[in-house]
Amino acid sequence: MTDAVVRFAPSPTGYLHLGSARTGLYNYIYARQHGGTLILRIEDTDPSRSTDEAIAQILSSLKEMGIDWDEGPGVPGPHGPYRQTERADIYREYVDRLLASGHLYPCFCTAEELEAERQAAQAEKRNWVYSGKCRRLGADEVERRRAAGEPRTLRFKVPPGKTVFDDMIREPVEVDNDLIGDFIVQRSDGTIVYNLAVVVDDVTMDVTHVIRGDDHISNTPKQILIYEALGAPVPKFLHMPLLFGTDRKKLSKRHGATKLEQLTAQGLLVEVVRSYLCFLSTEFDESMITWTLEDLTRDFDVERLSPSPSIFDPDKLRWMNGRFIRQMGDEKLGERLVAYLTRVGFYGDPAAVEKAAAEGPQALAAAVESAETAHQPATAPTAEQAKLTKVVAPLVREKVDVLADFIPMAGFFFRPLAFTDEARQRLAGTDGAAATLARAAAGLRAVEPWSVESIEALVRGLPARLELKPKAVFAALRLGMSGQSVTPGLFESLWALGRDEAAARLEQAATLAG
RNA sequence: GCCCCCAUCGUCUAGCGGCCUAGGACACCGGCCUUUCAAGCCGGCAGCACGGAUUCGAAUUCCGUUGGGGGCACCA
Repeated sequence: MTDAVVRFAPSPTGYLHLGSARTGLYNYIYARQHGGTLILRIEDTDPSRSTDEAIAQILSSLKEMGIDWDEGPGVPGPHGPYRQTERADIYREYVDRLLASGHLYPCFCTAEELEAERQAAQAEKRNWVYSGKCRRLGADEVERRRAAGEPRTLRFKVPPGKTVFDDMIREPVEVDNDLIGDFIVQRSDGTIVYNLAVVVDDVTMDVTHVIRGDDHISNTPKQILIYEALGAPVPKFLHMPLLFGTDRKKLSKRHGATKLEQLTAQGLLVEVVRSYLCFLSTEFDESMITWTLEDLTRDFDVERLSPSPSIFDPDKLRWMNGRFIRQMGDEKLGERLVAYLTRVGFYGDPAAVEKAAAEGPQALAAAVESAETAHQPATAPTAEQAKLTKVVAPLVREKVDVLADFIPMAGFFFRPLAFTDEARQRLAGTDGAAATLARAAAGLRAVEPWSVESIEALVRGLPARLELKPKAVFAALRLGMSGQSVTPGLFESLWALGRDEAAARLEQAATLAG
């Protein structure tokens, strides 16, 4: 099959929600896998809730994930335009067609009347469907009320019977048409209602496969009825499970992150988020963590998605990210760290960002987000900072899950030595700290060559010489070098600091300990 | 209230009538390794929502129930 046409149709009422991102991804994968076409359509029929800024944001999120489209904003094609607000003429034409074929009828019921009907149904604990009152209006009465200028909507005549449709990952769904009730397709102000707009769009865009969230399942019968009224072929449907938080509620801000940018601000890598989103609701093994977009389009089968809800598990994402980082090359990791640290403002004020990061990646991401919405430019690293980051990168690879973990772990490389009260106490409580620090500093000043190996030899010889336990020596040096008790490897860290800096720090700490 | 979807460890899942005293992964717990913290390796805890039915045999099929979710708009 080479003629699959799929579409991704976000509504630009805000940023791209992770759930939508996933829908976009699956559409992309499906299109690429089947040599088909991906159309990006903007569902902005509600202009009051849609903004150009939101559109721009959504496009940029998609691009960040590597998703591109064959037709849509910025990519003209035979099925344009791609914003619903620009398609009013097309809708009008189809409304006329349906009107002419007798599938639509005018309804003069007011919102108040309908509300009253609804209330009555509610009171009797009946399911409410529109009574079809106006469907039975005589032609002359319709003409009279129309001439009198009464506002009217257009309703779709739902035929009797059942509507059945298949789903690529679910059991077939069957709905009794009586339960649907004649629904409005055109508002009294002449604008078109969603269900009609989608179908007209999908029909005119030759869409063959509709991949969307399962919250659309209950709309589907209505839409199928419209396809049938239009005499258009019904596409295949795939309703994917919704993305939930750990409390089994739709993923929302309470769960921490709802958009890609928040995740990346925490130091998650886009490609890992992408894999996670894909493999959630499927079985995967570790080797798939590093799958590229190309791998996904070749080997990922959208149809093996499980239909049950997907719960977003931040722990698993972190773990995947850690695995990914561990297999990255030095250079790659260094580059990603530089880019990330730049974004979070680390190079402008390391100490401040370190402080923010101390509360965890989420808090840091929140700070980053507010800085970004305020359009504060990030400070680029100096050549020295960039170089240092790349030198330190390999030292932290085994110890970080997300890039943000770099900051509390290795921030000390980038600013003057500082001690918290706790660190001071710890240093004071370490046996022979002053002697260890002084001795090590002197040793470092003289050791040749300046290499990890010779530093290791020097340090390892210290416990015997000072008649101290190895643990005490290591603890004193670690603390003296960084002010922290958790750091990357000691020898490597001393080496990365450089001879003068390392020795100077230990000397400074020695006076403190003494 | 009505309609629809979903249902295996806390979470993501394997399983598609016998290979299941239900397998893997995250998380959690313990051990090993070790200069800290991790990583890595090894081990452990933990599940077929419930009740009927079909069958020689059911996690797997059918029917109920329960639970969770979604929808019932002149929202998308």
